[in-house]
Amino acid sequence: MGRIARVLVDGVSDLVLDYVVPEDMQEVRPGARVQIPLRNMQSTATVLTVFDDEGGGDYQMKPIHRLIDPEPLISEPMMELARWAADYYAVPLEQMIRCLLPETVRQDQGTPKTRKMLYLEKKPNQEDIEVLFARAPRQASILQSLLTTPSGSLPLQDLGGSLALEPARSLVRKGWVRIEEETVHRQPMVDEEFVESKPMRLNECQQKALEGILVNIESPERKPILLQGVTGSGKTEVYLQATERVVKQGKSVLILVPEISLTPQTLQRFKSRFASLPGSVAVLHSMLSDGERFDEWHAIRQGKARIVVGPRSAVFAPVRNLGLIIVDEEHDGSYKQENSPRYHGRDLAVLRAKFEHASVILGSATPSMESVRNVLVGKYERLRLDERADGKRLPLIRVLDMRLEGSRRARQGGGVPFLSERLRMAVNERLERDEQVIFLLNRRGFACSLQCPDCGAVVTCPHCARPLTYHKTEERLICHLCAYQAVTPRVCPECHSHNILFQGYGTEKVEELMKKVFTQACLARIDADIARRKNAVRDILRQFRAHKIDILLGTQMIAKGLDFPNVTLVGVLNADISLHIPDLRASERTFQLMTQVAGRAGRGDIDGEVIIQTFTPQAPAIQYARHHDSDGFAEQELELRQAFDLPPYSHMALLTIRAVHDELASFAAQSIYRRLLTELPENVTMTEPLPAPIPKAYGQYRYQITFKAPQARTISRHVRKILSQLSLGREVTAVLDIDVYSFM
DNA sequence: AGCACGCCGACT
DNA sequence: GTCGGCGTGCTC
Repeated sequence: MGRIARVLVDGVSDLVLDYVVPEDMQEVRPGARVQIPLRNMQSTATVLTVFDDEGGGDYQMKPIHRLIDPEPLISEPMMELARWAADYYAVPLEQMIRCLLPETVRQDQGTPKTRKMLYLEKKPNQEDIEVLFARAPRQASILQSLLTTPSGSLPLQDLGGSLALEPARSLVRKGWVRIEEETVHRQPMVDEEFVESKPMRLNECQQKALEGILVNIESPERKPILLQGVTGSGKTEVYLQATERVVKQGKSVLILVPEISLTPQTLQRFKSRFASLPGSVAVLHSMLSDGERFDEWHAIRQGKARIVVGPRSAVFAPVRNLGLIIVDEEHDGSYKQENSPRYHGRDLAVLRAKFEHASVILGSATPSMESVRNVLVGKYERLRLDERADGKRLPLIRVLDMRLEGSRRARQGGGVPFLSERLRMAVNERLERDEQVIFLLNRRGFACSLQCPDCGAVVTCPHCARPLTYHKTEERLICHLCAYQAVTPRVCPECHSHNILFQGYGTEKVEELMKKVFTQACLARIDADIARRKNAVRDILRQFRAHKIDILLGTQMIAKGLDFPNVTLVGVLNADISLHIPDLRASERTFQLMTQVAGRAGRGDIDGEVIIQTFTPQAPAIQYARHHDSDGFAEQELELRQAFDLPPYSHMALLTIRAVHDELASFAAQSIYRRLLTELPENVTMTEPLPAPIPKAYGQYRYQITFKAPQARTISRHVRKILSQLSLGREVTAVLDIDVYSFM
């Protein structure tokens, strides 16, 4: 009786196959890389599990050809983490393995990356193309594309990737084109500019916190630490000094940050502080090219980089000899991955620390309800930084009741609709003193739809049936869900009225109006649109720091972690929007956003001021934020959550069932629901299948079933079982989101 | 009927 | 990733 290895084959998505482990290769372990025969060729693969041959296999198993590296590429604790996450989040193990070993890493170290290039061999005339078009339209369009390029060559990728391969081969057979493999050159590392950062003297609070962390690092009993420090309390400095200690002990440190493009400062502070230490800082983020990612990954694995900074996916970085994990802004929603596997970076960080016997610090000014509860039940230890560093004071927060403002404006008739007289004056005052201002437009996206005033019609996306958003710069209507674009109509498509106009407002429109109000000031905008352009956010922030910009207007993006000493006023234009979305965390998110953005004010020598404009000044999220009272907010919010048995007092999961045809999606959702009714244990509750808040997206109709249970695993185990038993067919997709964060 | 095309599933 | 089976629709 022999041993069998179940492997994940490279390149092909989700191909899991079994191979015999040869007698002389018994050192094959999970996480190891192997070469295996596949059809008539050789391929590489990663071992998922190794088990005894029970016999009874109805096919002839081939043996593993070769063990690529005697040491598994994935360490045992990381395999353990992958197995845990696969079970908890109800995904196949191979999906987690794919997170641990990115595509670029799985390619053999020495092999340079190549791509297939198409070259025009023989120039076709228009008639040739037309003849071809009748028989093989795709071939014709490839030829057409090649004709329109000056060089007569194109990478196959640009012609539709693998979809274009077969038509291209046909063209080769006919002698029109030739295909050549070409080496892709690795992009050089971008030189980042460092903001200088010397070790700073810690104040009493910081010193105590650091000591608490050091005790934790030394002790065999390591509880995760919640480092709760008000905005501007110098958490980063504490991280830096803790990191320094751990690195000096010869261990490595992993620092997780929310969306890396938005926190360049944290990153730079780490880079500049440790530039001279042996074992440099590795940075992982989504903007890395394949080559850069490959280099960083191997530098980390080989222990050349002992400090690693990255977003949630960096929790899987192959860090050796891990001593400490830091999760900065642990409450941040970007730690939850919104596509499969839908893991939570913070939760996996806590788990990884446990498996690797490392310490873990979760830092935040506004901790998540989950973490606060973990402190209260004794699972986490809490360290506090209740004062700002250097004796700076927290900003004074004023709440402005916009209901009164509305009636005042009605009497006076006019003015900018989202700018109170009070805020306008406060801004002018600051500008006169040569200080800087941040405006928060608390709106996800920048909904500015096109509606006809005569018939009420709203121009919607044909794929998602949601209003399209007008983008002034492109002069186009764009769907924020599927990126569909349309030309802006001049007349109403329904009633042909010429009165069609723009409804609502977004950052773009606010920017335009603000520029008219504050003519003497230089105003810049940061939102998701701007962030799409590489380096745009960094450049704007750099200009803001250099005071070439006076007013920074942005969405929640600008609320996080920015440290600009000359910003003395923060204006929240409309605090209500995030408060009134139907989500269990709406209040928590609003509180966090208000507190975070308020924390941008008064970080220098001048006291800061914050003005929050709202139609619901009595809301707890706003009132507790006004008093900088995180504990008070948590207390009342947890009370509410407990009363309604909501997370963190229970676990919630969301099953989304999608299909191109509405009836099919609805039918599948109903059958899943009926099966679950009889199968689910009593302590799991679920909703009936309902159309999703966005009922149609990416051309698919969506239904949702929401679950609630004391343990998340109860949900994942049962739902996964039912889904594997019911054959839903290829047309239907069902996705389970455990510990769901976004219910859209 | 013959054939090229391109879709789709299998690969242990 | 690559191969081969097979349905489709055009051409002879």
